[in-house]
Amino acid sequence: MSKIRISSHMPTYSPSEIEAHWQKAWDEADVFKARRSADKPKYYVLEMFPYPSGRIHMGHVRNYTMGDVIARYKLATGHNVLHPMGWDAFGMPAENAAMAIGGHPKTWTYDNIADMRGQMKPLGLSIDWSREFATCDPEYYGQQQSLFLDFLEAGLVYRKNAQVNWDPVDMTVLANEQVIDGKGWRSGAEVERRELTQWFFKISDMAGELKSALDGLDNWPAKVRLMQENWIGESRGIDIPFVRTDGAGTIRCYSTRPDTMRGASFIAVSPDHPVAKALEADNPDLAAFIDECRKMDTTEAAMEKAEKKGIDTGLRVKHPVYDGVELPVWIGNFVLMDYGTGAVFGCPAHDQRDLDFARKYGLPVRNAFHMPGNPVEVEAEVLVPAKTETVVYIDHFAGITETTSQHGIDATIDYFEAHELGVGQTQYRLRDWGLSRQRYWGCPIPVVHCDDCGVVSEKKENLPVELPDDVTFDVPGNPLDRHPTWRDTSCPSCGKQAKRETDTMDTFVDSSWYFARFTAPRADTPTIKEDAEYWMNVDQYIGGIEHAILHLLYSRFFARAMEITGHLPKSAVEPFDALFTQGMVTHEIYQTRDAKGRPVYHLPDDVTDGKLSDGTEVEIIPSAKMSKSKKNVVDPLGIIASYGADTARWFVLSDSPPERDVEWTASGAEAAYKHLARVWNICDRISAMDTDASGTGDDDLLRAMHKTINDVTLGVESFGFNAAIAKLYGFTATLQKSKASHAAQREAIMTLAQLMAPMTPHLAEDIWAHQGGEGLVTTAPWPVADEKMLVSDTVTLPIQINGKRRGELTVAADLDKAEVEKQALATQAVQKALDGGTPKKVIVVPGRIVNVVI
RNA sequence: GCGGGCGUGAUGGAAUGGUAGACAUACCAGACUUAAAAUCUGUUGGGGCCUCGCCCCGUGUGGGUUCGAGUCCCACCGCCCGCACCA
Repeated sequence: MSKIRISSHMPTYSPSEIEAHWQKAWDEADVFKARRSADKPKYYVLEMFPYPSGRIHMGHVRNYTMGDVIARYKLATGHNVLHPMGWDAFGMPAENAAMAIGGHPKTWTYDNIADMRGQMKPLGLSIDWSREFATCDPEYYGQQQSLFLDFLEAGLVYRKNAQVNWDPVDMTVLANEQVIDGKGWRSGAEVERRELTQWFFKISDMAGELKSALDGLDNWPAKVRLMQENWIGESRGIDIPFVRTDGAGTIRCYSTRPDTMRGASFIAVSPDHPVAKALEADNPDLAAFIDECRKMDTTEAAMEKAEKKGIDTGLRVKHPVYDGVELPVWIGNFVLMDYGTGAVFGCPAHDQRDLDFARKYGLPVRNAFHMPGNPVEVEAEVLVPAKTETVVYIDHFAGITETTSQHGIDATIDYFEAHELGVGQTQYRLRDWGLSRQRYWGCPIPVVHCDDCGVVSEKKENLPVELPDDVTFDVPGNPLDRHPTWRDTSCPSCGKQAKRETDTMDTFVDSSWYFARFTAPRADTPTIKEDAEYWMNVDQYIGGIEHAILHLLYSRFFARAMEITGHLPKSAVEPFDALFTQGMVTHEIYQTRDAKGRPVYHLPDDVTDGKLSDGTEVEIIPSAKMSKSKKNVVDPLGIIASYGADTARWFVLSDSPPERDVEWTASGAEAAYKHLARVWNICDRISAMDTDASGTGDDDLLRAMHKTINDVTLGVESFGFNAAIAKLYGFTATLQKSKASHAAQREAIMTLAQLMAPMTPHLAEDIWAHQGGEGLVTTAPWPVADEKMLVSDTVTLPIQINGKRRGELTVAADLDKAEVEKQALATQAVQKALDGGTPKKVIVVPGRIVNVVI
């Protein structure tokens, strides 16, 4: 191997040698092994674990580097750090690969894990690899099955019939997100609605708790808390039974706007409502309509476009407060059976959907209120003012007149409850979590179906219920369903022939408790009390905003369910103390067009100065998330090979705030490399100095150093990595130009190495070793800024005249305000501006600024 | 439609209500070199007087609060994200 030498006496910064060497040193010293001990506080830092696609990408590099900075910083500040890594290894891609290229999902997955581990290790992450696991390890999913059985016993899981999206070609249930324009995302087949018996987690029981507990998550982004709040969707309303005129009981309607009761002109029930189902048998018109509704696409996009349709059932109900008023009962295709009571009352004057419906079917429109001073009846446009706005109620039964809608609602609920006309109720949008998937590559649901005993839990001593290896994917559907021997078993209760449940669990289940498993990854129970109590909660969780709702909500549910079943302490029901959502890594897109004008994309490696190697100019499309289809990807392995892991780590942290997207640029990466080489060269220069060498400016250098310690520490603690790096650039420039003594410069470079160590650990170790540092920089205590070195004897205050900077004044730092004012007024700039007059006011902010108002 | 966020040089971005543009990129100039690369040094928001230091303007637009606003408040414009037949 030939090396380019910059000059005869100066060796080159060679990351490939340095990085391999120090990774080996860390391994040998076993410095990242998480240990429990009483003498130190613990710190658990976790990045969302990856799906083993087989290749790491820059997004991984950024995510894990951020976590690594925190982990290494906490290690240096005297914590027992838990920083684990694992694999979210079940899921469709493995089955799809098996179908497309043959082979077995298991082989594909474990090969990918081995590849990705191999790609990740060169990053030099401070991970305790002894705790690694994959969710497809039987040891893991067996414990998950054990949890499932405990949840079942505690009433946290149940089975029910549910409408699902069924792909007739792939023969599986699809999640709503997997249905695109009414077709299966993979097969392209028309998706059918089917009623299947499915397993559900009772997450809706905890809706109120999951919502109210969001208030305590102070260290979560407000945005994520808000998204969860909206998803849970709490609304306060009332359940009103409408009495049928035919004497056959009541129809209960849920409403959040009971104050608009005066405007009620019809009630509408869902096609799946018991009332509709009862009428269906004797009324062919209704039956036809209901049938049409059932065929309707259930996807959200289709629902949005669908026309609002209805049919009059002929039934009538009494208005609960206005005697003699009767309302017709319609079936409406827009009424959802599983929200509220499956029935609503329509108030066309104050609801757009109801107005559309009323206009279409000639139903009356009546105002319940109007705006103050503007008593106009609703015609073409609905009247829906904000609940905080004051409106004038017309003929309101509770006697209210001019007030806000919010007060109108509250007063109406009180009135209804007092007169026993209805019951105030809090309703949630959150539905139970359907976890059954008709797939092979997932965690088997550990129950058995017995003709005599029904659904029977598998015995815990028989866990794990392992996936059989001898399966094929040459025909669509779930191979477990047609497996000759795996499926047939004996009933754990009566011993008779029975069949295993062939559905597997949604992969979101796997990721809903892995963080708890990391505290005791080899235990033969899901968790171990002492370990969970010691390590939980995750002190800092880091991941993408795309998991803001489902993964985090499911994990919060699981933590509560695990607490109920005795697997987690009470203190861990909110498992993530702090959450950080990092931005994406983006890159420009390079595009040309083929003969037919279709876009052709080019890899960044193939483009130099906006041209391809043959000289063709490319069109540059602004930065977007790295994606294989647009070819705007940079392979981390390539970057590590040419510049080293430290450069990749330094760059992804330096250019943008961590919560925002960072644009990968070749020039930026090169600049990062050059800077690291510069630091290395400074170290080399200092090493070459005479150890007795004296110099000038020691105090200035050391003051700058302590300032940098302070700034970088604050930066790392507040996720201000980019700002911390800017300070490190500044200090490096100061050190480079310094003429200070060898002792001062050595102290400066060693401190610089320590401050850089969380970001560029290999380079930092190398400098530390060159300067004769004791042990590893990784385990050396974090430097502490000397307060005395942070304050200088004099300060330079800007002088403003009427808020505009007009000069400056250098004074002793401890000079009192009156004297500062006196000196400021004496400056030339102020004297000139005053022109012999006197100032109206002088504001002196000590250590900050002087403002003279004229 | 509802909810939230953002808007600063050519670019990515700094700035507890207190000197706007830190740091980096890019560009330009200089040193070194036969030359280039690398390295090092320096300039760069706009305009004006050009007396070489000072003056005016400048953080999407318009208003407000304040001694002082990129930062706080109101309205508008633009972009981004989440949710949405939710009664």
